[in-house]
Amino acid sequence: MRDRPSITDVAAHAGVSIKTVSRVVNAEASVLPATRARVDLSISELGYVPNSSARTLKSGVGDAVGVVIDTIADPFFAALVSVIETRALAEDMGVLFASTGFDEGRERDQLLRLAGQQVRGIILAPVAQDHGYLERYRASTPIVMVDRPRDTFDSVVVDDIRATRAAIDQFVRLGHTRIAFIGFDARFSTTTHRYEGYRQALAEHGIPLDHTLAPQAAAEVTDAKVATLGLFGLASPPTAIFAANPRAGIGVVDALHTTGHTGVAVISFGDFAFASVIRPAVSYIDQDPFHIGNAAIERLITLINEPGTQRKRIVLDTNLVARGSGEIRATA
Amino acid sequence: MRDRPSITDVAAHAGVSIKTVSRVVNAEASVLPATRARVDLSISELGYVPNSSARTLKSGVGDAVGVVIDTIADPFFAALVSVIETRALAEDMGVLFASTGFDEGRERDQLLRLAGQQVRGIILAPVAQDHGYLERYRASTPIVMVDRPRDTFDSVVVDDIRATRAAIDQFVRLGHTRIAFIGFDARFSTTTHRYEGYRQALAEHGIPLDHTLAPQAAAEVTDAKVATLGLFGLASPPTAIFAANPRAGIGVVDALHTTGHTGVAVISFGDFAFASVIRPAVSYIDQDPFHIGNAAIERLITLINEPGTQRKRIVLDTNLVARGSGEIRATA
DNA sequence: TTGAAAGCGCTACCAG
DNA sequence: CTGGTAGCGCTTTCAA
Repeated sequence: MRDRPSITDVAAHAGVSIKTVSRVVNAEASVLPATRARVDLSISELGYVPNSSARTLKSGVGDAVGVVIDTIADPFFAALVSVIETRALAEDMGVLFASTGFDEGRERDQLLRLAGQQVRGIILAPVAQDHGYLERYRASTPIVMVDRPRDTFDSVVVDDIRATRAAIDQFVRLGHTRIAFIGFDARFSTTTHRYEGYRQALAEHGIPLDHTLAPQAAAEVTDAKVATLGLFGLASPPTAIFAANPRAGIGVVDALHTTGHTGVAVISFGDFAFASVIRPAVSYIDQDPFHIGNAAIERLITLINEPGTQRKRIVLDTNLVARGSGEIRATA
Repeated sequence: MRDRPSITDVAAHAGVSIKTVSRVVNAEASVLPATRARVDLSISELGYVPNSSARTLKSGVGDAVGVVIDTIADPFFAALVSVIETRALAEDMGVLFASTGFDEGRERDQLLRLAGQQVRGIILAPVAQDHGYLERYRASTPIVMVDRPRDTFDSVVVDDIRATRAAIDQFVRLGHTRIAFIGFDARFSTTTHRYEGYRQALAEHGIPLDHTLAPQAAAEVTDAKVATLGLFGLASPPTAIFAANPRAGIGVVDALHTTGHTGVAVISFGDFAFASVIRPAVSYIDQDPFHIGNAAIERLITLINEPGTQRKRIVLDTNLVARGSGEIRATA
């Protein structure tokens, strides 16, 4: 016997044909209980594990789903991958994980590699706008976009504009007029949509847009911190800050605590570790990765099992979770 | 042409044999530049992507590494997977990700599934003590244990006992004698080792062990918080707390801030989000997941490329990072 | 430098 | 209920 036993070894050991072993392994009917028992015994004695490459090659369908995201170091995506894996496992599929690092070329390489690995489907947090090169594979490999929608694909997203408007509305209701927006990053439609929500809400309330309150390129922790610190050098600093993503939220709160400006109202888009511990606890827009991940993998499984299903954009609801920091009234 | 072009389609399109296409795809020498160019053109025109199943089946070696961890929702493991993926990609390998959920049965299923998927090697944060069932696969699929060592396998770990002793030593040097240990979990050798370091350090300094200061089963955020709160119901509460993992650290700090005991000294094993933002910032033992992940994937690649390499346990250094909370003197 | 043919382990098809 | 055989797409061996 070779390194790893093959179906042939098992068949020889059990004294049956390979086809019978195949039937047992795939739990097909029409195998005598006695035969089945004998085969099962041989399988466990030899430690046989089916060769997934051979199976995939022959059948044309793989046994894994691909998940392509910005970076797994982001807790949002970590949670997303976690639920996807759990659900995939229940369908007897593994997870091939790949990150884009926000790079379109790398995104492309990763997607094509996954296609070559015959994944059953792909969940993608897209970077590029256009994925025309995937057209050839879509028929056999359904794709669900998460976090950022793409028109010609199924997607699972939250309504960024609406959620942000609700947050800004709350600030205005509490008397704030100097409201900052931290975390803008032109590369992502999520933050541009959130900025659009910010803009709309201000316009609706007749508050003029002040560009000094919405610094660019502040989507990462350190940038957001620096940007926030900069706000307090302004002639009239903000009394409320909207953080457009959790990393920006961390930077904003860090800056406020470092400088003692803990009376400034804060709402963060997305929860982050410790947001509930700090005082005041940080209010946030609940963009639950478990919820999103679940919807995405369910959708993908549907597309796998029922090809040709009508394309769909799934928009999940968000709540504004009050924990203190977002409920601070304007003072002056 | 079928759904996806195969090497045969490319060969026909370019007017060469499949072997020549294979040579081009695998960047083998001895192909005329003109021939190579023609084949490359056909490949891009047809959108050919090599079928990884066929390649794996024929060659017997896969094109992915497996990573098996407790849960990707743990930021430590998320960072670990992140570096592993980056390095694997440089070797033209993908990452098959699987979680154990701390369950031995699931660990086993996942490992056998990965074996069936012909991964080139596996990085595993082990749950079970014994992995005898893997013996058959070890020859062809090297395995590197991370975080928790296993004697018969290569492993990459930190010296838990020594690192913890250093932390407790610092507490004693600052005058503390009532030192609590939060985050014990008998299931993991890491926390039992850390507890052992705690025990040793106290013994060395002649401080009697007080079991009420080391509550059991407090390795998760909420448990740790509850356990910490419980400490302040004691006749003589602790003046210093050692948190045995980052999640315990979050729970401890949450409890201290909730109750206003911010004068209690704290050192956490492992950094966590916001540990630097809270006041006082939390001192921690630097168990850098990037460092560990790097060492693990480098080791795995060595084992893949040079089978039969002598088994090795790699112990990484840790630093005690002073940020304030660990440097608080005993008051009474 | 290029090609023809065998065969990896498995499943699908068709017989018995 | 069970078995033989073809062939998935590719790499490997041997020839030309």
